[in-house]
Parts: sequence; C-alpha cells; structure tokens
Amino acid sequence: MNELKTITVLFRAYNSLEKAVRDDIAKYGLNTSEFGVLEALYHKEKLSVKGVIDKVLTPNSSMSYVIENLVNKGYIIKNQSEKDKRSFVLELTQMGRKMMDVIFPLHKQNIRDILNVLDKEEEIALQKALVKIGKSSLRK
Amino acid sequence: MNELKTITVLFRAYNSLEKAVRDDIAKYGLNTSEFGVLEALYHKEKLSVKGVIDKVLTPNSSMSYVIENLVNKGYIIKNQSEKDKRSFVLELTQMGRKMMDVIFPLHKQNIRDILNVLDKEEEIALQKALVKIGKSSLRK
DNA sequence: TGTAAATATTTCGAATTCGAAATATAATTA
DNA sequence: TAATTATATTTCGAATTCGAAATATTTACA
Repeated sequence: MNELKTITVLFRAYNSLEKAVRDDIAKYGLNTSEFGVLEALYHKEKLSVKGVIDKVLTPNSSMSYVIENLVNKGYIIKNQSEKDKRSFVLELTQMGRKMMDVIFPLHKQNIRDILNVLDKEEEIALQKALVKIGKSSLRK
Repeated sequence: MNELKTITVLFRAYNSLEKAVRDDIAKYGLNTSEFGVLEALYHKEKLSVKGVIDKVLTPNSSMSYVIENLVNKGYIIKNQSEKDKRSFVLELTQMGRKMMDVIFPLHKQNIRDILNVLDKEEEIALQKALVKIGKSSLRK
C-alpha cells in the first residue's frame, strides 16, 4: 500500500477545508490570516503581537503586514505597552467586535456542517491522531 | 467542548507537516509546488499540464509559473502535444529523474518517520476520516 | 553598572499565490 | 460547414507570504 497515502489525504482535506473557510470569510473582505488574528482577539480581549503569533500559524514577518491591514480596516487597534516598550497590545475595535459577533457563529456553523460527516468517536479519534502528528513533525 | 478543536488541530498538523516537508525539499532548491509536479511525473512518465493539475493542489494559474521554473532549472521538458495542440506534455529530464531517484526515498522516509507515531489502525482510521472531510468540504 | 544575551517587532526584497480574463484549439451541434 | 460551447493553458495585476537581517528594548550576569 502507498506509504504516502496519509499525507496525501491530509493535504487534500486541509486544502478543501481551507478553501471552504477562505471562500466563506472572503465574503466579509477578510483573508484567513486576518480572520485568525480577529478570532484570537475575539476570545482574549487583549493580546500582544507575540500573544497573537503564538495562537495562529502566521509567522512574525507576515504578522506586521496582517496587523497593519486590520488596523487600516478599522477592526483592531494597536497600542504600545506601558510595561514593555518593545511590545504592542492589540484589541478589537467596537466595529471589529460587532463584525465578529456576526461572522463567528456563521463561520463555526459552516465548519460544523463539514465536520459533522464524522460521528463523535471518529472525530475524537481524528483529533488525537492529528495532535500526535503535529507533535511528531515538530521534533525534526 | 470546543467545537472548532478539530479544525484547529487539523490546521496545526498540516502546518507543521508541511513545514517539515518544505524544509526538507528546500535543501534541494525546490518548493512544495515544484516537488508536487516532479513527484507526479516521477510516477507517471508523461503527463499533460492538466494531468498534473489534477494530481496536485496547485491551481492552473500558478501552474504555468511553477512549470516554467522547473523547465528553467532543467528538471522537466515541455512539448506541445501532436494530438491536441492546446495541450502540452511534460516529462522529467534525465537530470530530473536522477534527482528524484535521490530525493524521493529520503522524502518518503522523512514523512514515514513522522507518521510512524501512529500505529497501523490509527493511521487507517485517520485516512478514512480525512477522506470523508475532504469530500464533505467540497460540496459546499 | 556596563555589557552581553534574550525578546518583541518591523523592514526588506524576492518569491509565490491567486482569481479573473484572455487566448488558442477542439468538440459539438444546428 | 458555421457557429457555439467546451477544454487546455497562459497572462495579468495585485495581494500575500516568507526568511533573514535590522531595530528597539529588556533581562541577565560579570
């Protein structure tokens, strides 16, 4: 049997899921990186740039660009931290929060609609396997 | 429980796996898209551009660029098809094939080293779940 | 305290990626 | 056979992404 089948189906599943998400949030003029930042802030109130980077998959060199766009669009604000002058604190604007109040539940439902092809046990098992792979591919 | 956990761990697993693969093949001056094309041709001898597109995850608008780079690097050749003048046939050069003879086994082993944290049953179950998700996210 | 190492963030330049529209040829059908 | 539709591929312009190096500030420690 093909030894690479697992990675093939993983890449394909990721790609089609990612595209579904991308198309969904593109309706609101956002890309995946931007949405990731908004989502992190939606749950955490305030986060430093580093705090966001630790939560999402965007590398720091791209993050400045993503954040700048979100600031320009008026969805987040960025203030230098008093404690640590290297650091900048991000939070949603009122507009950003209102938008997320609308988008986030739709986004969640959209994903659930896709994932619900799996029954509960399958989904749990999938999570476990993926966590293992995630860890395994880091130590390399 | 967090309803989005599955997508989170899927995205993370993909990302770290993809990075492991990317770093690996970057040693040979290739990126993931390029490697995907070479891999398709390595197994199939000859393929049209469309044939390659159907096998990999790169959209056609990007494919021209990827193929052009591979031609310039001397790893593949591209000839207009006699049968169908719209179509172009791709195949590995001798150099391309020799390189893949070296890279491909290493690439495969690299991935197996990561995936072998899973036992056989886990891996099969993972494949099944991912295939379901792949299909499920297409019809949207 | 002064200097070195660590951390947070940005800048830079270049490569890659994308969707939409354009081009060229082939297949279909009226 | 002419006109229409379908298919294969490329072009275009713009946005995004990346790693590496630079900057600024803080922390460690000699």
